[in-house]
Amino acid sequence: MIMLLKYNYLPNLCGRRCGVEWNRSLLWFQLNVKEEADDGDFVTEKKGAKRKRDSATCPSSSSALFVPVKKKKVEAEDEGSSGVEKKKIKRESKEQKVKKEEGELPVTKKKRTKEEIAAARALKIKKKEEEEQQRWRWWEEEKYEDGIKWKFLEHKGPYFPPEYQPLPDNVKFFYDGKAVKLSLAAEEVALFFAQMLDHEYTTKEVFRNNFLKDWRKEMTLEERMLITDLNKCDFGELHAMHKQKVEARKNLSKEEKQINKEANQKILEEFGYCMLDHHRERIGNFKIEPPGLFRGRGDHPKQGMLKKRIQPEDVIINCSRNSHIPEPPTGHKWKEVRHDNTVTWLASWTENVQGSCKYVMLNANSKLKGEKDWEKYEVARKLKSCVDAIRSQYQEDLKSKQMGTRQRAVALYFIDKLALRAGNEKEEGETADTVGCCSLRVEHITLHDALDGETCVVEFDFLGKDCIRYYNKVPVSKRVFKNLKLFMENKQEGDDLFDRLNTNMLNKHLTSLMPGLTAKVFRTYNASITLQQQLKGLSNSSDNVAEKLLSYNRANRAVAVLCNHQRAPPKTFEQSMASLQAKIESRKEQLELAKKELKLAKKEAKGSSDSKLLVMLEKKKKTVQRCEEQLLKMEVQATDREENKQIALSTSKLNYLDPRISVAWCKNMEVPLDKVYNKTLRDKFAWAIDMTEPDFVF
DNA sequence: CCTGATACTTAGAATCACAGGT
DNA sequence: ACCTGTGATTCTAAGTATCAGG
Repeated sequence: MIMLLKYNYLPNLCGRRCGVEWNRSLLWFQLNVKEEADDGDFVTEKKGAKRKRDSATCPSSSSALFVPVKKKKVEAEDEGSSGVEKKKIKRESKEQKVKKEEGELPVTKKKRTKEEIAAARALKIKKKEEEEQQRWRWWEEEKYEDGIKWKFLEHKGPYFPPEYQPLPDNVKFFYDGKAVKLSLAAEEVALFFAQMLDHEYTTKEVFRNNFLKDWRKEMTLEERMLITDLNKCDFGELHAMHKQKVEARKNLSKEEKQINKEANQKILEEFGYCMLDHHRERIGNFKIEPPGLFRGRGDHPKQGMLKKRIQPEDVIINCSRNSHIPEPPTGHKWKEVRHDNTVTWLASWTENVQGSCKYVMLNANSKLKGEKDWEKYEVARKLKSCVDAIRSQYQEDLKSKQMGTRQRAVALYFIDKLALRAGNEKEEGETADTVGCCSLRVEHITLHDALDGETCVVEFDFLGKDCIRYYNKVPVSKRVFKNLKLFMENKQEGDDLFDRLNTNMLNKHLTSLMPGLTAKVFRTYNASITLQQQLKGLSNSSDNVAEKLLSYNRANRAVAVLCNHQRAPPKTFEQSMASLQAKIESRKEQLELAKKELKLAKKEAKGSSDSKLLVMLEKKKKTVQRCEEQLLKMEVQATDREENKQIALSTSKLNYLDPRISVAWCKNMEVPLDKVYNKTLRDKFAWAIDMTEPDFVF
């Protein structure tokens, strides 16, 4: 399942400017740090003049970051009400249109649905407005004292998945050709496997072995005696039944689907929210994870193991002492009820496969998550003000007499320049073999004195988080190169590259340089600053919206490439690309035709004052124009999609890019925000949308 | 120091729902 | 009106970071 990466980017679109350098390192940094030819000393060029310093956007102390912004609320409300006016006018004109059509169309069925649509739309808008009014503007409030996450917390506890429903009698499991009626527990686990039969997982040796081992634990003594070989198991009927069920669910009538939807809505209403300090907040994962087979990523040694059903007896509840304590399901008890307001979770349990803790926490649009997110970006912005000093320091440290210090300096260089993750050590054999910066081993890099016309090239090839391959060839400074050679001396495959360094030491050092600074802050900082720079370089206020959005996506893409955010190319990619291309072709033909007609109309109208001809001419002109616009839009879309084939933009958008950069860009470029942020994102970043002025600088 | 526990963020895949084309 | 491809949402694994306690 390792995905190979190739960044062969498309040529420019229609000869248009395309300034993105698709290089997963920070080019500007290379420009700013020069290496002296012989002894490898470093000089950092002054670039203070370039950087805007703004006391309002670069707060000096973290306590100043969370000053309530009372004044803005008034402004925002004004804006809000005018927005409402506009919407009302829009709605009225729509209603008029509907009425007009009523007169023309005698068919009664059609107009009713149209009315219904209009009504539904109106309802949606109304709901939106209400939601906006209900929103907790926590960013205008004082922060709590350190470590206190809430003062009041009340909830209904997690939602448990439905109990297992035994197989109907006509669906049988066969072992060695003979039908075997399994005990309930064994049957449930058998079904987990049967449901996954179409998946590649079930063909893997490790998966199958782990599964059989855990399955047998669930069996009765007799079953265990009988079933010893997975290859003799025939899950065919169970598999067929499952597929049938999926199909049936898909083919439910509209009404039945509606009923299901309403039932889910009811569950959401009851369990999906909590009260936190007088505000109703959405919970992110209120459903207990159902039992199933563990699906690790990559070559996970535990893939296929049974993930057991969680009982209330396994769950710890966290809530206010004086709140209504959630009721466990009838006949059950909670493992524990505690009242710890220094943590943000509402419930937790220990998962049996890895022995790790799972938590029920709030949604991303909640105060608790939002505040933390805001803080994260403020720390990253603070790094901006001292990153030059930190860079000179680690360049200096490359020369240190202490091996540990040198290793730290090189690691930091990678983390900064290549946006690598910190790389905590992991327990061997418990997880897939993946690494980050500090856990790199000698086999993960290859040193080339010269490669492709460049000197001192480091070739990286390793599996990172989620077993995503990181492959990159990076020219580095001589000093770094020499150090790497030194670190690799007398080591063999399997040895740590940085044997005197771990993430703990690295972070301790970083925190001493700047409060709150850890390795991951560099990723946030470099991602956000790259977006800002790319947006500045790529977008043009005279472009149309489609072109501006392409620029935005390209800036976003530069960040995704830097952070190595990948996705599997969509299964339908080639097909959908071809169909888009076909559409473009047909639109081109249309355009040609329209152009011809326009020429003809011009000829006819020449010298004539016949108003009919002139009107016709105008019409033809408009057709040509419209065709051209549509064609351009499609071509832009095609380019965008092709470039995005295996790059995931969403992860950086959601986790690394300071939303205020995007909000300010939208305001400056007059691009509607919803072209860039969907509803979820707008919800999550409500704080940024509310507080950001067009002049915001990261 | 080191180690395991704890709490929280970040991540891609799977699944769902709905917009836009026919 | 219906179908389907796509973007949104859900799911949960896999990271980072810190801390208590030996």
